[in-house]
Amino acid sequence: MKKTNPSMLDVARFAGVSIATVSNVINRPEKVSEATAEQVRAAIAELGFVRNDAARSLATGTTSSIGMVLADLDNSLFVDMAHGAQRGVDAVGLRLLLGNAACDLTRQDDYLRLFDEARVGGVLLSPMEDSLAGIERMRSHGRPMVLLNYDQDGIDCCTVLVDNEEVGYLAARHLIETGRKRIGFVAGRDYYQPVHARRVGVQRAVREAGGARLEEIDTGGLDFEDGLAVARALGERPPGQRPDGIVAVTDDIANGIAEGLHTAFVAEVPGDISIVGCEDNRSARSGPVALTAVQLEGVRMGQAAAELLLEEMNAPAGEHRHRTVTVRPGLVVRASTAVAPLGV
Amino acid sequence: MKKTNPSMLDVARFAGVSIATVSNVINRPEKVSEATAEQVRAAIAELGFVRNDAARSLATGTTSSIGMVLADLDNSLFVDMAHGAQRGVDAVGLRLLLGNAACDLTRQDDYLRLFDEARVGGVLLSPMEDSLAGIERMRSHGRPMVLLNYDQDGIDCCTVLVDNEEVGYLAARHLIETGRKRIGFVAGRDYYQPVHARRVGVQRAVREAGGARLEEIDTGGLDFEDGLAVARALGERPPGQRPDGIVAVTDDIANGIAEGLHTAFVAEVPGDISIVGCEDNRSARSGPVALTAVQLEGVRMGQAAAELLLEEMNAPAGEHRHRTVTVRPGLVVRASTAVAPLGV
DNA sequence: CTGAAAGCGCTTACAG
DNA sequence: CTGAAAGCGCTTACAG
Repeated sequence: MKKTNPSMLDVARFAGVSIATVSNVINRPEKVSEATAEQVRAAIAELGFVRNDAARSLATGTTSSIGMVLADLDNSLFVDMAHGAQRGVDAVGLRLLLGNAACDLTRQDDYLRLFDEARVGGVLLSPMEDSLAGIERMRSHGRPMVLLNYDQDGIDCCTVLVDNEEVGYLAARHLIETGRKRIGFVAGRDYYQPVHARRVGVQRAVREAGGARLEEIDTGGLDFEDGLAVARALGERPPGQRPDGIVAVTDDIANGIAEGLHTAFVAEVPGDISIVGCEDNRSARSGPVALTAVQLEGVRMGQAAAELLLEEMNAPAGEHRHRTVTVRPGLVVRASTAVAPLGV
Repeated sequence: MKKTNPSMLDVARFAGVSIATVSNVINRPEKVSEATAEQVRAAIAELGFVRNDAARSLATGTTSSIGMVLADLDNSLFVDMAHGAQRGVDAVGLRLLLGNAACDLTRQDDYLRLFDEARVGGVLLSPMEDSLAGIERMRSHGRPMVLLNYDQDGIDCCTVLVDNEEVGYLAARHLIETGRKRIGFVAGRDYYQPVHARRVGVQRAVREAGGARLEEIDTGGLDFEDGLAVARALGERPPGQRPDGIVAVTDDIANGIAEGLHTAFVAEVPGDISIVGCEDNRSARSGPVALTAVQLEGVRMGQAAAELLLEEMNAPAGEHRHRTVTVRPGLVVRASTAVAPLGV
C-alpha cells in the first residue's frame, strides 16, 4: 500500500519529544542526551522515517548534490568524465546526479533547468553544439557551473579542455617516429572546433619532421561508414599513391578505414598502413585490429572539472575568478600501428 | 558574483501583484488576465527568477523526477537501460535522474537513500549482488520501485528480467545449426544466477539437438584474461580434442578466447572454432573478430521497467499488483561464427 | 481576475 | 539537555 511517509512530527510524538529534538538527533547528536537519542532512533526505525530533503533544503538553503549533464553516454568519453567527477565530489561528501542529454539539445536544457530549480550546489556540463543560450541562462542565475570540452570565446565559466592540437600532434608524430612518410589526415569539415585543432596539430607535426608529406582527406561525417568510404577510395589508388600512415579524427573513422582496407584486401594494417584514432573511445564501433589512439583522459577531465566547481562553490562571493584547465592527452599504442617495413 | 536567487515574492513586488498571482501565471496561466501575466513574465525575465523546486515539492507533495541507480555505466547494458527508461519516462513528461553505483554497494545505497529523501516519484534499480537490505528498506518506505535484472526469490517488487536460459539456448543452438558438434560452454562458477541459467539453456540446446556433445569449461572469473587462459589451455590439446563451437558466458571471455587463439595461432575463428558471447556488450574489451552474441535488449528492458514503474506510481493505493516482465533476448550474428567447414 | 493566509516538513537561534 | 516558534519559498482553496 502506498502510505504517505511519516514526518518528523510523527517521530517526535511517537518518541514523546519535540520536533527540534528529533532534528537534533539527526543533525547534531552531540546536543542530545544518549537516552533521548536512543528513544528517537527507535521511533525513526519503527516508523521508517526518511528525512524530507525538500524541506531540509528549503530550511537550510543548501543541497548536497551537484548535477552533471552529459552530452552522450553512448560515448565512453562522457562515462569517463562522470567517473572522474564522481571521484572529485565524493572526496567532499557530495552526491553526483547525472542527466544524459543523449545528443538532444532540448533534453540538455531540460536537465539544466531541472538542476537550476533544484538549487543544486553546482553543475558540470559537457555541452553539445549551440549550447550558448542555455549556458548563459545558468550563468545569469549565478549558479556555479563548469564546462567540459567546450572551447568557445566569450564563455564566462571555468572550463576543462583537452589540448586538441596536441591530440593531432601526438598522433601524427607517432606515425612519423615509426617511419611513416606519407601521412594522411582523415576528417570531416572543420565545423567542430576539435576537428580543426587536431588538424593544426597534425600539420605542425609533419612540418616539424621534415621528411614526411601530408595529405588531408575530407569525409562528409565522423562515423564508421565515412571510414569505409575512405578505404574504398584508397583502394582505387595505386599502392604507392596511398598514405602509409593515417590519423583519423575519430576512432569510428579509424576503425571504418581499417575494416574497409581489410575486407577488400586493399592493404594490411599496420603493415602497409598504420592507423591512429583521436579519442580512444571504448564505445566506438570496433574494427579488425585494436586501435592505437590518443586518449582524451576523460577521467582526469571530470575530476578537474569537479575540483574547479568546488572551488567556485566555496569561494566567498565575488572572489572567484574563472580558470581554464587543459588536460594533456596521451598516446595508447595498440595493434593498428607499427614500425614501417624497411625499404618501402 | 554569487547572488541569492530571487523568490516569488521579489517577482510579485517587482510586478506589483501578489505572490499568488505569480504562482498562477506560472502554473495556471488561464486564470490570469493577459495584461497582468505579461507584467509578471517581464518581472520574471528581468529578475532571472527560477522556481525553487524544493518549495514547490514541499507544497505539492510531488516531484517530477524519477531516479535510476545503475550498477555500472562502464557496461553498455546499463547505458542501454538508461536509454530505454528515458524513453519510457519522457512519454509522460517526467525527468530521469541517474546515479552510477560504479560497482560499489555503498554508493548504490547512498543513491537509494538520496532518491528516497528527495521523494522522487519512483526509482529504477539494477541491483548489484547483495542488494536485498537496500531494496527492502526502500520497499518498506512505500516508494514505488522496479528492479532490473535481479532474479531473486522473495523480492516484493515489479521486475524486468532477461530470460537467461534462453540466452544460453540461443547461443548454443546457433552453433549447432551452423554445424558445430563439439560445443564448449565457458563460464565462471554459477555464483551469479545468470551464469547458471545460461548454462541450463546451453545444456537444453545440446540435448535437444542430438548429434552434438557438450563440454563445460570452468574459468575463475568472467573477464578477458579468463578467456585468454582458456585459449592457452585449448592450445595444449590436440585439435580434434577441442570444441568447434564455444558459448562464452560473457563477451569479455569470448573476446579473450578469440584473442588467445589468434595470437598463439592455435586455431582460426570462426573457421576451426566458432565463438558466441552472451551479452552483446559494446563496452567489452574487443577481440580480433567481431563477436556474434546474444543481445540482452537493455533498451527494451529499461523501457519496460519505466512502464511498470509508471503503472505502480499511478495505481490507486492498495490496487497495485507486482508483475515480472521477461524480455526475450535475440541473436546478433557477426564474424566470430560461421558454418562449419565440410568434413570436419 | 486578484489577494490574504494557511500549510507543506524541516532547521535554527533563543529561552528555559 | 529540551521545546516553542519563526521562517525557508512555494501552492492552493477561499473570499472578494
